[in-house]
Amino acid sequence: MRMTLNDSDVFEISTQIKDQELVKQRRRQIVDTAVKLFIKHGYHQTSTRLLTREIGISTGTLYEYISTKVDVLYLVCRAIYTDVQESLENVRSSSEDAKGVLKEIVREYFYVCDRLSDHILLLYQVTHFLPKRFQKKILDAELEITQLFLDTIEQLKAEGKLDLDGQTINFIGHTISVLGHTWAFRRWYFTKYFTIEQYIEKQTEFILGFLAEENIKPVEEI
Amino acid sequence: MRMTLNDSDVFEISTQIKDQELVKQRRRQIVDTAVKLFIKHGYHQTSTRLLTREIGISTGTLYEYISTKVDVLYLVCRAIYTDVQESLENVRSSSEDAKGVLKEIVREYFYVCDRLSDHILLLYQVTHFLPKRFQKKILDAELEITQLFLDTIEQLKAEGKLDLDGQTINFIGHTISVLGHTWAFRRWYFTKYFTIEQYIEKQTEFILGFLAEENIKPVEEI
Amino acid sequence: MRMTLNDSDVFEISTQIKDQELVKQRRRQIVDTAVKLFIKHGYHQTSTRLLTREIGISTGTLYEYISTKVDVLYLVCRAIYTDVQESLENVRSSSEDAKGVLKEIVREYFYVCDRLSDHILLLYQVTHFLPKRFQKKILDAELEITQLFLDTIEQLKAEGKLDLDGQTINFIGHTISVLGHTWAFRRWYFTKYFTIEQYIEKQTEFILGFLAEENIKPVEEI
Amino acid sequence: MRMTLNDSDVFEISTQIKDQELVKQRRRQIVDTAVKLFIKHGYHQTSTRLLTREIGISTGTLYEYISTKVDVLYLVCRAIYTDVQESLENVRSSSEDAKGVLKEIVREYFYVCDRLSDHILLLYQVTHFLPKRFQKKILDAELEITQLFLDTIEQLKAEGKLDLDGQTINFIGHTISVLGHTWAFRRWYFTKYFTIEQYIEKQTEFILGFLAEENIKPVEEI
DNA sequence: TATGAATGAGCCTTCATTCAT
DNA sequence: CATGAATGAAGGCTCATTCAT
Repeated sequence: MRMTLNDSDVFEISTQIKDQELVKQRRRQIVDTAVKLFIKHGYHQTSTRLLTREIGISTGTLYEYISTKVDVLYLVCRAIYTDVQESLENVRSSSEDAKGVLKEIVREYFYVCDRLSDHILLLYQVTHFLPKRFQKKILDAELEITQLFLDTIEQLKAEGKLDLDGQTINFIGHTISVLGHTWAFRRWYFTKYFTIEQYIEKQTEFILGFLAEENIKPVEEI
Repeated sequence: MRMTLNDSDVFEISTQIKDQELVKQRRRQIVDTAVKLFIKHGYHQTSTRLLTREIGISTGTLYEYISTKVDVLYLVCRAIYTDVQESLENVRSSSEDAKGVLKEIVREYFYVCDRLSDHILLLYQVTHFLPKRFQKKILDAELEITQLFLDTIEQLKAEGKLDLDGQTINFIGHTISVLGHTWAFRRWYFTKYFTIEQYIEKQTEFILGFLAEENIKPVEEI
Repeated sequence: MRMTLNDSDVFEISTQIKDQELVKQRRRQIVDTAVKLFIKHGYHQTSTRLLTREIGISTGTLYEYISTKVDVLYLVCRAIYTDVQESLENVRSSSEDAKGVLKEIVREYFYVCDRLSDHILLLYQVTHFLPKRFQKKILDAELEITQLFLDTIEQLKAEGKLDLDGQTINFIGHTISVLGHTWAFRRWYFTKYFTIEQYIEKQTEFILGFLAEENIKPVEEI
Repeated sequence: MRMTLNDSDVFEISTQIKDQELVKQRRRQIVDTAVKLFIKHGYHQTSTRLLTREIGISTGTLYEYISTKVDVLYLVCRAIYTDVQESLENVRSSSEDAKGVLKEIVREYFYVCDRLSDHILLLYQVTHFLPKRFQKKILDAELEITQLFLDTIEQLKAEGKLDLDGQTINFIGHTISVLGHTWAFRRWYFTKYFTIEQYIEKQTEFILGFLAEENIKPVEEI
């Protein structure tokens, strides 16, 4: 799978190489292979030797584009979030009805979580290996995703279709986030009873039901 | 924190020591220290040297009670699940009203998830380091917990207070499980807006609301 | 196989135990098991734990009867030589004809080498693990066996039936010794073409032929 | 002593290093030092640390050229046999008379056994530490040497100068092999009475005497 | 830029031996 | 006499990282 690298990554990890285009290309190679291997063997079990062999570059070359093995891990984690974010960005404008937007964005999010199940599990396994500085960046990315849900709900509220306090909005936003991951966590079980579409259906009911219940008055409108 | 070891562990991991009581006591020492260190540094970053030094035993002694470092990891994971299970076992009989039981068990579960937040995160990080044989055991423990929720909901159904299909019951059971973990995942965020009690309140509304909505007729009864 | 321990061993290896009969009995247990295990796994691969477990005694008990693992090795090596020697001692007097004695003793020696093939290979593998002091003892035992051949040949000479110089007698004595071991070394090959009896036949021809050739005059007498 | 490595070794033991010439050179260093240390201290008593220190390389470097400590042992054993074989190969064509060839080859063989006395003793001590796969290779090498003697004797037979059955030819071939080792086994004793030349003389008589005796008719020709 | 040989700290584990009971 | 839990030095091996070419 080809991961996306956004430009900011290029500046966060230092390199000796001048040619920025080359840096991007090489790092994409590195990340694509690393994602595959980290998912398969785990971060610690993937030696730099295995990584470089699989990429088809020499040890020296690897270290021209990163300066530490955790840099690779950061690049990987970052790329996963970027993938999720990019998928969601396209969605936002496609509907005009706020409720529709929420449904669509949730739907798309759950689809991404399905497509990137292994990647999400990886994130839960490895994020804590990152140095604090990187962990923070990753957290920010996670928050940005949650923020999409929050923004959408806020908009519903602004449109007068919902009347939830900020606390509850935050609650629901984060819960949606993790409910996406839940499919990844329980894939082995859920797939026995649900298709991803059915799961999305159920979870959407779940979430919208809550919004409706919480928000007594405008319940019919939803 | 003093972890609980159930007897079955004594038989799953072989030991050279004959005195079973001693085995239990030593393994508790090992697990208690290991939990602490694994949470703090991670599994791979915790060397057996550090572990034994912290426990206050020699390397040789450690290996009298286990035969591989992953044995310690298994013992740790197992102990965490045992702790969760024990907390929940007490709850089950304390209420007669099925809905009340569900609320209570969910409440207790969420409390445990709060108390064992770090432990739950640890589980997500390390379970995949275990050999398949142990992973299966751990999965079983996870399923047993989910089963508690399923059983309670089934009982509600048996009492005619709910009318959900098996698919949905499974869905809700697993979702509750992960919703408990969600507090651990988002602690850093949630604690800014919620106490654990408030979180429990919200999630209970969320869950019960869904049950009510799904189950059109007997909605009033709930 | 029950190995023989001669009394001198009791004094060469010190022990805290007073009851000499017990010492002998225990050491026989130890040696019998050790021989078996050393042959099967080698000396270094046989841990004291495996040894004691197999004997059915505790670690502590083992160390009451020896003071170092090499003591066991010495006991084992010594016992093997004692076995060979005892087998040969019976033979010596059974014939009156010197040539017949030589043939008989060689025959018996080759039989022992067959019976103790694995033990002889073991000797070649482990003797050098012994401390110098013990190595010397073992060498002496080896020499004692060779001496039996030398003595017999010397007697043939004394009887005027052979006329060999001391150098040659020594040569032939040592050669006979190793020719016995040769069966152990090449068992895997020889057994495809020979029974042990046929091998003995051939080697006896070989040896006697040499004696005859060397010793021109009395050739007919032999 | 500089041991010879034949090319086939390069392929039997895997390495991370790409430069084949370097592999050969380094492995020669490793083997030369290992032979010395294994003879002096034994295989198990020679730690990889001691080995690398003595070679003058780091632990890591050692493991770039082999993948297990037994690989070193195999390389050592193999090199010893290669040395013996190379010495014998030069001899074969140097004489036209079959009997002369046999004498020469035996002579050369005994010389090699003298030169490599310690190495031969080492072989008897350590071969059984090798994994089965390697043991087989080593056995093959041993057989190839024995085969040289067999071939030569067969040729004598083909030339009508001897009339021995295959069983006997095999017997004599293997016996010659071990008779070479015998000098190594009994060096400590033989050197008191013989020079290596005298030993060769005696053993040659011994062997040729047997051939003559066995092979009644053409006895005069030999 | 790219290569790949070299490094060595550090890891997990074993095992002969001791000693309190 | 016998037991067996405890010890800790030492061993084989890995792997992220460096640097000369």
